[in-house]
Amino acid sequence: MASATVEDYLKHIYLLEQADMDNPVAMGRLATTVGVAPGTATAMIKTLANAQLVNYEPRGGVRLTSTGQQMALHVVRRHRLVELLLVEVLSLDWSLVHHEAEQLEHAISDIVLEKIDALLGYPTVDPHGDPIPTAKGHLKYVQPVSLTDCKPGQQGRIARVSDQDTQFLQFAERHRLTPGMGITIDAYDKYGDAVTVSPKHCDSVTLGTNAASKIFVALSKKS
Amino acid sequence: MASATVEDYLKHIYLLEQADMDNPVAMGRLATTVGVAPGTATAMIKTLANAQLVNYEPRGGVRLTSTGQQMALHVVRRHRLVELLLVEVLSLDWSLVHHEAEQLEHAISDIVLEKIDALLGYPTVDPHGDPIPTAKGHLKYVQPVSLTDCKPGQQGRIARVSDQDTQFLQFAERHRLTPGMGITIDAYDKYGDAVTVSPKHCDSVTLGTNAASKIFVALSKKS
DNA sequence: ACCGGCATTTTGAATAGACAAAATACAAAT
DNA sequence: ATTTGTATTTTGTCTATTCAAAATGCCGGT
Repeated sequence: MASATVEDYLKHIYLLEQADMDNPVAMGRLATTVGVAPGTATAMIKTLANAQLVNYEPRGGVRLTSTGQQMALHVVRRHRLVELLLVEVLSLDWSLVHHEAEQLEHAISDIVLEKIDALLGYPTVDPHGDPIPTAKGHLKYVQPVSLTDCKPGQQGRIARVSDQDTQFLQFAERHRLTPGMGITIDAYDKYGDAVTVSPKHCDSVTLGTNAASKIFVALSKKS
Repeated sequence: MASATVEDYLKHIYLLEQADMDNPVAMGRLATTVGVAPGTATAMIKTLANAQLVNYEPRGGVRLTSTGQQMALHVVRRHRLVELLLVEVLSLDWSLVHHEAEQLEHAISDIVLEKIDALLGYPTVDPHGDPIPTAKGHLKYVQPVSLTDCKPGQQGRIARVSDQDTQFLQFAERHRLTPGMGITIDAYDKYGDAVTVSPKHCDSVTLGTNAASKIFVALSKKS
């Protein structure tokens, strides 16, 4: 019943809330991520507030209500399952799936969604390592550690690559920095603003902290 | 660039033209199949005519231009490939896929579409036996014979089940009247308005001519 | 206490698509 | 030739979504 537009707003509010420690989302930020003029966002937020999907204090930002969050999670679930389907079943390139899923996420019925879930074996993370909400809207929330928080010598597996820019993802892929890959942190040069890592059996790469902050790893126990 | 709405109109005009021997499509008919009020259809047709997608004579009905047909075929291709994907890969029930594909057909990019085509092995017909246009918009057009045009004793394979109503398709499935199935025409009672057929290895069924006219068969050479 | 700058909200207007109901045209029947 | 009935087109309105630009509110520095 919610239009694709409404679904989009909800999804982006959800993602922005997540990315900013559950703080209310500022209008400007929302407007640019949704891709509309600021006034448009304000208008839409008012109607969402009327529908009890968000809480809105003028000039104070937006927060999803629990109904709103439920709906947002449902969209996120569709998005991430579709991404995985595209990669695993249709062998679409990792760096392209986000864009494709943006459209498809609004066109998948529950029946089809559950079929996809089953086909993929009830996966818990999408191709970028982001967690997939369950049908009931539950989400195993494990925030892995960003590369910028690692110490030289530590080892782990890449858990998440948190950017949807095709160029960046292609870069990551080229250097084997994809979810699941085991890596070692070779060096972290705080003043040089750079981190050097070696993916298992591959050449090492040096990343600026900007890029490094988008890559999250699950560290191995020791060292 | 064409909205989902425009795509829908084009698709329906195409299908109606086909179903009525390339005669121009009447407004009323179009309006009801698209599911809008008559005036709405008229308005839309005017804008389509402006965009050179249809030829329109007031009170004379609509015809697709070749550009319009090209676009319509592209939508039909997406629709039918998606249907097949849903059945073959996601094991969705035959009787449900049409409805699901109605949404998805507008959300599939060319890249994804070609991946689907490849995954399915470049199929030529969808789960209902309808032909799938090629990427270039070509269509192998074989009109098989309707059950109502068969004579008792003839044999063949079901080529097409030409109705999208879930109830009807479930009925067809229950009696094994699905594309590919070999059948024998047992009896055709013109005055009783009924055809009796036996699917291979299954119980025979008697259909009213109304239902029978929706089922098409490819007859075997000899009688 | 005041001012400037920036984020936000308002305002006014546009577009796509839809409906209901009134007006009109045509074909068929008288 | 006139009537009648049905299909079609017009007309006036509505909703959802968007934009640009003007107005407003607020926060930090003086």
